[in-house]
Amino acid sequence: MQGTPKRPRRAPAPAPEERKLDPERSRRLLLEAAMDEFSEKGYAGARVQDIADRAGLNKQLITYHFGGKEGLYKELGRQWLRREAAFNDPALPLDQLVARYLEEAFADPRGTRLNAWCGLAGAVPEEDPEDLSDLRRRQAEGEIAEEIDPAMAMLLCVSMVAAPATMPHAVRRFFGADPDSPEFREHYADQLRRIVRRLAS
Amino acid sequence: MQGTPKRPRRAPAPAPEERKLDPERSRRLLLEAAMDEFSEKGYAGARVQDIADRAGLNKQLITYHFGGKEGLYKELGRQWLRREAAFNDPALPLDQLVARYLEEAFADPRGTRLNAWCGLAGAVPEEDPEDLSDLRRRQAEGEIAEEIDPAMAMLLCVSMVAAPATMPHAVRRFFGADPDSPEFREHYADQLRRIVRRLAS
DNA sequence: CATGGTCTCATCTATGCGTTTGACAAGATC
DNA sequence: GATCTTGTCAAACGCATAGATGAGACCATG
Repeated sequence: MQGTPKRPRRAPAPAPEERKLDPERSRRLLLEAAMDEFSEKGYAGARVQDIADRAGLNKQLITYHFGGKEGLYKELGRQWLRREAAFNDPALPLDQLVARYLEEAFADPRGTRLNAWCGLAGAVPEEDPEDLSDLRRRQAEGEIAEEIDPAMAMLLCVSMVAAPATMPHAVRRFFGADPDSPEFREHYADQLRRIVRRLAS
Repeated sequence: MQGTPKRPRRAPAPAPEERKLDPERSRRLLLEAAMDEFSEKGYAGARVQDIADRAGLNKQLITYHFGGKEGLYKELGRQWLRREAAFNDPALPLDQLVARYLEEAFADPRGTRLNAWCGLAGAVPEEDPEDLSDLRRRQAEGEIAEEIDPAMAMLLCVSMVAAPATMPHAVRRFFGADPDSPEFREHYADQLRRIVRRLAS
């Protein structure tokens, strides 16, 4: 739909010295490239040819290593689940914890965006109900007001951390700033901390 | 094989009551169906055949009336812009205003979802920077704390109103409830009001 | 009954994914 | 060293599908 049907540029140079038979490296490159492509265009919009181009590899390798587009996608999902767990640091105040997640999302929004695509498409593998015990503890300790459902606090944090990556147009409209600019990021992080602090009693 | 003159079989007199030439009705049905399809699967995932099926019309009519898939999509966007403006009621307290938007989003999440698809795909037509003067007034009147950027308040409201429609998986994970159930909706509306009230000084 | 806007059917073209084929390179095995 | 196995590339093909097109039928109206 949007204008130029241009393909992503091929990965830099062939890097001749590194040019070996290295299935592990190929897998890695393909997963990286797939992350780029899928997070950018979603599953339906992604093109295996473009993924191969980004990786600088032959598209046939996608079939060879992952059994096709869908296999690659699912592998990404599996990887995401593996990495997602255990980032929470119970010792940190909630506002700082959220700020850290935000930093993460700014540094690499691909996971965030991929998740958003999945949610919209309704294609979420199946996840266990989130463990909210930590949030409940925080509530007991006064970081979250009694009147607020910890689930609501959680959703708020997740939504607001994701927003700059998933709703860049809204950011531009409301803030009149480039979502990628350092100034905006700093401002947003500061504001988000204030919001989170306001969840406290 | 030359020709049996091939008179297309006459339709077996189907439901003559509704059987008319009514371009306005066709347009309406197609736009309705397109809203369903696009909001459900996004632009790349949508299928013109499915739109036609939903509308109960011939898919060629999409080309005829709108010049194709993209034309239909853009028409939807135009319609959205037209309807979106002027829903704000300055007299209402902020929390109630947001609750009203939420009600709207619950009743028909298609606009919300369509917007989310657009944002992710980066295909946003072009929107003027939002008018935040009303929010600034609310800030001056104490509905929003001085330390909070009205743009941030706006983004929070929009995000949280949209969340149940755009992140149903997150809702299920965090709340352990069906995003479509009346119980959840009531609970969520209540919680959102509390959150918004906490933006006040 | 001639006309023009509306609609249908069959077809066309492009694209995307996957597969096949055939060649080659590097290790491993004998 | 000969041979086998695995990883990689390139080009081409098959095949389904999606979106668009063309020719003509239908219908209302003047």
